[in-house]
Amino acid sequence: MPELPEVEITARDMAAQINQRSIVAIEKLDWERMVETPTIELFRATLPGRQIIDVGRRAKWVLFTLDAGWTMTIHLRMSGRLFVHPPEVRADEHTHLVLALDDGRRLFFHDTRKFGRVNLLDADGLTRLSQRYGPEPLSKQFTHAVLKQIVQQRSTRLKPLLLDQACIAGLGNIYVDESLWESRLHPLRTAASLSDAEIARLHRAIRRVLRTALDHGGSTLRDYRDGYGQRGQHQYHFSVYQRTNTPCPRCKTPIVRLQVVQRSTHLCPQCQPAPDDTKFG
DNA sequence: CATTACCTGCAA
DNA sequence: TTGCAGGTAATG
Repeated sequence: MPELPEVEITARDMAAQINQRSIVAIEKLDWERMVETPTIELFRATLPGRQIIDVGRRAKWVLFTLDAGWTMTIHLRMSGRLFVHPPEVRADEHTHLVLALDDGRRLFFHDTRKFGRVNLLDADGLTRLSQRYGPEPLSKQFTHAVLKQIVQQRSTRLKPLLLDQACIAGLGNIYVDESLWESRLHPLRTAASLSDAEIARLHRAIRRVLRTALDHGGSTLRDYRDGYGQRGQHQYHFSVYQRTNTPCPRCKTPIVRLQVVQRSTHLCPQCQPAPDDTKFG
């Protein structure tokens, strides 16, 4: 489910609801595999009593800045959702972590597919986490020059490069396809083959696509909900994603679907010409 | 680079 | 019943 826009909205919604609250207890934790670090014992022992100073995002991680130098990080993976509920709301069978707060409300981590992950990191751990990822595409550090550097370093094709969180943080299957359509670049183009003008187009497209998705509250295909349980609306504004056979918004050519690095990929064969070394459309 | 694994639910 | 899904890590 969630890529950068959805994770960003989730983090903002959490900040708006639980900043300055304290965690009084772990009320439910019935899928211990979700806790990556530290040990489950240390996780259970450290979390109660911690105050939530702020909630933010890095790459696709929601970061809960706690007191005493700790940061709780949650990755929603495919189906994770975070909610804050009043005391009377019961956790269902897909809610695998419930944190009781000092005002009686509870933080719910709901995750049907159980791919989600939680960590409790010290300052060092947080630094190491952040270093695993490339620049934030919506930050002012993500300039044309930075993208040029990234693109020219790699010999891979565009789609796998853009999906690689170590190159650029936060893009996933939806927003890669949308960004490539927006910039009129074929996903199988070799990264190093891009001209300056094409890099500029890609740079602007990535930022525009992510900003627009944020403005629409993210995309809900099936599972995504914001921190208040609401669906996103950006799925109604896709240009190519899951729009196979519908007309390209630019040129009316039917959108084509193919497989790139094992991921379903959507593009306009007219606007996004295939590179010479490909036999795909 | 491709394949498999991790999970559940849903649509074809 | 099969295949597919927004993510990622671990294998050949």
